[in-house]
Order: sequence, then C-alpha cells, then structure tokens
Amino acid sequence: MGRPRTPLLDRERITTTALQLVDEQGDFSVPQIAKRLGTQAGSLYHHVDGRDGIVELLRERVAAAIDPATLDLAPWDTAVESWARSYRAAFAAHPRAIPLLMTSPVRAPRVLEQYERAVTVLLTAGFAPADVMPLLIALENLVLGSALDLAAPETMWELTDRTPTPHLAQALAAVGDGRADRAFEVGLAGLMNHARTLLLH
Amino acid sequence: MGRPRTPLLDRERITTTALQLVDEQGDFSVPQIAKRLGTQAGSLYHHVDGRDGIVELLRERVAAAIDPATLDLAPWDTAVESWARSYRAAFAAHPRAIPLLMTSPVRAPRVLEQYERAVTVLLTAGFAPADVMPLLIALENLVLGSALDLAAPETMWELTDRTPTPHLAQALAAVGDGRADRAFEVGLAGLMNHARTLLLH
DNA sequence: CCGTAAATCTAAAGCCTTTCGGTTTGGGCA
DNA sequence: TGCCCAAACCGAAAGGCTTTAGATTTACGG
Repeated sequence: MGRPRTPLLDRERITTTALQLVDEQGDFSVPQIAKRLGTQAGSLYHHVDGRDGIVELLRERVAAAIDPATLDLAPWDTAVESWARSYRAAFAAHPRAIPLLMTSPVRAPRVLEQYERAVTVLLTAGFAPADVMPLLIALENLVLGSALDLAAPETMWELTDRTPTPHLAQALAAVGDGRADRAFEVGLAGLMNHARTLLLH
Repeated sequence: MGRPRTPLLDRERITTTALQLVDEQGDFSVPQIAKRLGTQAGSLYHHVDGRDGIVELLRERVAAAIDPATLDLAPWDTAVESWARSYRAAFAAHPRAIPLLMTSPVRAPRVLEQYERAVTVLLTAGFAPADVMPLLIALENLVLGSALDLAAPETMWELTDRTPTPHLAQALAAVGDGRADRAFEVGLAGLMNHARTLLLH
C-alpha cells in the first residue's frame, strides 16, 4: 500500500468520473467514484472538499461550456440573450446534473464571476439595481427548467392506470421533439421584451 | 412492546411531522420522524410506502392548499391565472419542500388530477395538444422558481470574500421584499400574453 | 371465546459520508 | 548523497441513512 508511484487521483479525474455517474444514474456517491478509479473512498478527501466539493466541481465543469464572450456582445440585450442560449446548451448536455446543482448554493468562484459579469452588463445598461436580480433569476429558472425538460420529460409525471388522466396522457404524447426548444424561445422572447420595457422606465 | 393500546402512528401525523422537519431543516429522515413521534424507524413502514411515499404525502399535503375551484372559472385565461396564483401561494407556504418535490416524479393521484383538469381546460379552450404541455411546464417553472425565491434568496448564492462580486452583492442588496412578487407577476403576464397569441393560431 | 389482522419493537443488512492513523513514496535541502 | 517532511494511498471505524424480517402484543370480528 502506501503512496503509489503514479497518482491514481486528481480533481480532474474525480470530476470526470462523477459527471459520468451523474449522466448514467442521475446521482453519484464517493465510494462509486473510488471504485471506478481503483481506490478507496477515503482517499478522495485528500483532493476534494467532501461530497459538496465534488458538486461544486461538477458545477464548474458544466458551466465551463458557457461561452464567456457572449457577455461582451452589444447591445446588452444581444449579450444577455446569447448568454442565456449558451447557458442552456451547457446544461442541456448534462440534464441529470441539474437537480443536483439546484439544491446547493453556488460557491464555485468561476460561476460566481459569470453572474457578476451578467449583473454588471445589466447595471451598465441602465437597469435599476432592484430590477436586476428578478430578471436574472427568471432567466435562470427559464434556462434550467427548459434544459431539464429537454431531456427528462418522462421523469416528471408517473402516469399509472390507477389514476385516469386521459387528457394529460394525450398532451404528453402530442408534444414532439422541438417542444422544449419552442417553449424556451417563447419564454426568452417574453422575458427580453419585458426587460426592454423596464429599461424605458 | 407489541401493539400499543392507542396507535402512535398514522399517515396524518407522519406527514405533519415530516413537513415540520422540512420547514425547519429543509429535509427529513425516517428516524427523525420516528424519534419525534416516540417510535422506531421501522414502524413507519406499516403506514407509508417508504421514504418516497412520505415525499408523495408531502406533495399532497402542500398541494391540498391549491384552490380547485379556480379551474372552474371562465374564461380559460382567468382560470389558469387564478390557478397559478393559488398554486404559488400553496408552495410559498413551504418553500423548503420545493427542492424535495422537484427531484421525484409526481405520483400522487390528487396532484395528477389537478394537472389533468388544467390540461382539460386548455384543450377545451382550443389549444393544440402539442402546445399544452410546454405552457403548463413553463407555468410550473415560473410558479416553483418564484416560490422558492420568495423565501430562500440567501441559499442560492454563497458570497465569500475570496471571490469579489461587488455588483452581484449590490444587486442582491437592492432587491426589496416585493421583488419576488413583481417578478412573478411579470412572468405570468408575459406567459399569458403568449398563450393568448398561440390561441389565435 | 378464539383466531386473525394490526401495530409496534428489535435486529440486521447494506448503503452512505467523513475522519483518523498507519504506510509508502517523492522531492527539496543540506 | 542522505534526510526529512509532505503527499497519496490503505484499512478501519464511527455514525448516519433506508429497508426488510421476525417476534410480540393488542384489537376486533365471527
């Protein structure tokens, strides 16, 4: 035993394995990661700040796919809209991670920086400080909700024969592939319209 | 030991205790409920279908505060809008339960019935079957997101001094009490406007 | 009055997260 | 070169969780 000649663990490999598990199962555990990497559960604690630390690493990994350049675009509404699309695409690539990330506070510095920049864009565009967070929160709800819906529609309603729900079943069956995209585009357009209205005071 | 002279447990008391724990801690466990009711963890399984069953009981309990009469109103947009408001008020009373309910599929019959009725209202109003679920899902995201935001703003971003986020801190500080309400009203109005547009084909 | 069903306890299996001490290796410094 | 500390792993354990199974006592219907 003792220290191995070539390290078995590092934050990159831990994050990658955790994300694999989340994509497959919708969740992960420390012993599961350790088993896939050929180590013991306790060894992970030399590289990572507990289970919550791994969740934050997942948040950073997923959010790394958000294009930071979108927030540099002009005018401000183009920037925010592009950012929202990139945001959504990043999380749509790993939809099963969303519940995991929604239930814990955002600690990851790189993600906080993104929010800081988004707030800055809105403030310099002229929005009242009190209006900024409601807009961002609404945007976040739209993005995450529609990303979750994009790849996990069957996990939300479990229809059984014990409770007859013919119209609900019909509506669920009638929605095609592009439905989540249309819902997102619609919601985004509505939100941006409202935001522009706010700016006119 | 053996069977007690007066029962210690029933679904009502289990649900009430679980909801108390969720309101206090944001989560619950079977042994915690058992301890508060003066019993052992295993005893709960004679009344309840495991932990997931308790979550469904919580969903029913919280959703029971939704006024079913709202969906009988006319015209359809008044019905849906009133339903959304009642929906939001019900969940705003127990915001810490929302993450718990969002991560598991809806099985509770009484809740499925509510969705069935909402779908029926939209279908009879003339909406295309493929348009119904996107609208309902968007409404649900708006309702739950804003209910969560209503009473738990500090749990979403954990600002530390290690990562300077002055504008984010400013925007968070600037939002007053009514912000979640305004964001909700705005999102709801936008959504209803879009829905009316859809109906005109 | 008797037997069956109900409600509880005890015990246990098998997960999980986290901590602690022991052991070996790597790298910096004299 | 030799030494020492820090890094990286293992093994074990504590304490929590969910769930099941069997034993025990009580309530109730016939």
